[in-house]
Amino acid sequence: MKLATWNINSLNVRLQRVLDWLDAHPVDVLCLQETKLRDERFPRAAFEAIGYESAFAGQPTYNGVAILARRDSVGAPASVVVGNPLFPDEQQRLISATLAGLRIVCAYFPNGQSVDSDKYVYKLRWIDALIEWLSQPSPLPTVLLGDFNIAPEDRDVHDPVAWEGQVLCSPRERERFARLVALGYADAFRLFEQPAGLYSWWDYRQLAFPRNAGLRIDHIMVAEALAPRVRECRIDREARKGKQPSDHAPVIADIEPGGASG
DNA sequence: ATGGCAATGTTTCATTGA
Repeated sequence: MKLATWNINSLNVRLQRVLDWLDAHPVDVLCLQETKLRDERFPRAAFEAIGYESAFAGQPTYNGVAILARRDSVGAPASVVVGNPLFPDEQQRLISATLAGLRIVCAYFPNGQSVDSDKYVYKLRWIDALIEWLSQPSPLPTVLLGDFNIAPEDRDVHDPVAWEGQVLCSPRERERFARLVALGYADAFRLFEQPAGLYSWWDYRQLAFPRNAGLRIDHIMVAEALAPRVRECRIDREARKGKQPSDHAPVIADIEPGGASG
C-alpha cells in the first residue's frame, strides 16, 4: 500500500500536475496540503475521473488539506474528521479518515513565520493540541503525514549553521517532533539508510533547487505497530522540476498490507 | 541588513509562505 504527501501550493494552479503525477505514480492514498481552495471549488470530479475519491477541507487563499484515495484499491475515505476536536481552529490544516484499516491523518502544520512571533506561538499551541489528540487511543493504527514545517535534525538541513535556531529548525519545534516520536511515531524516511542531502522543500528564490539548498520538512510518521511493515520511504524530487512546480516534493511510503495484528 | 520567488485577493500592492 503506497501513501504519499505533497504540499501542492495551490491546487488551482497545479491540478494538472497532480493528475499527471498520479498517472505516473498511482499511489493508494495521496494527502495534499495548501490546496488554497474553498470547498465549492475543489476539483472532486477531476479526481473521480481518474479513479480517486476525495475528502477535503479548504478555505480561500490559505491552507486547505485533502485526502485522495484510489477507489479500486482502498475505496473512499471513511469516518472523515475535519480539524482537531481538541483545538477549534478557523484554519483548515487537518483532515483525517479511515482507509484500508489505517487512520490517515493529513496535516499542514503552521509555518511559524519567525521564532517568538504570534504565528510561532500559534504553531507550538497547534502542535501541542495535535499531540494531545494523538495521545488518545485509536482503534486503528495511525499514519500522520503532511507538511510538518519542521526539519527534525541538522542532517535535514542544507546549511545547519545558517538555519540554527531559525523557524523550522528551532529547539522548541524539534522538541515537538521528538515528542511525536516519544508518542510512538516513527519517521518512515529514517527507518532506512538514506544518502545525505535529501530534502522535500526548496525555496523558489536564489536557485535553491539547482543548488539543492533544501530542507526536509514533509514527513510520513507511522505508529509503532506499522514500522516493521514499512518497505520503503522516498522523496520524489523529480516532481520539483519543470515548469511552475510546487516548492515541495512529494514523500512516498510503501506499507505492507496489514495482517491480524492490524 | 535585505531581497531574491510565487500565489492570492484585499489586485497594479500587501500579505503570507518557508
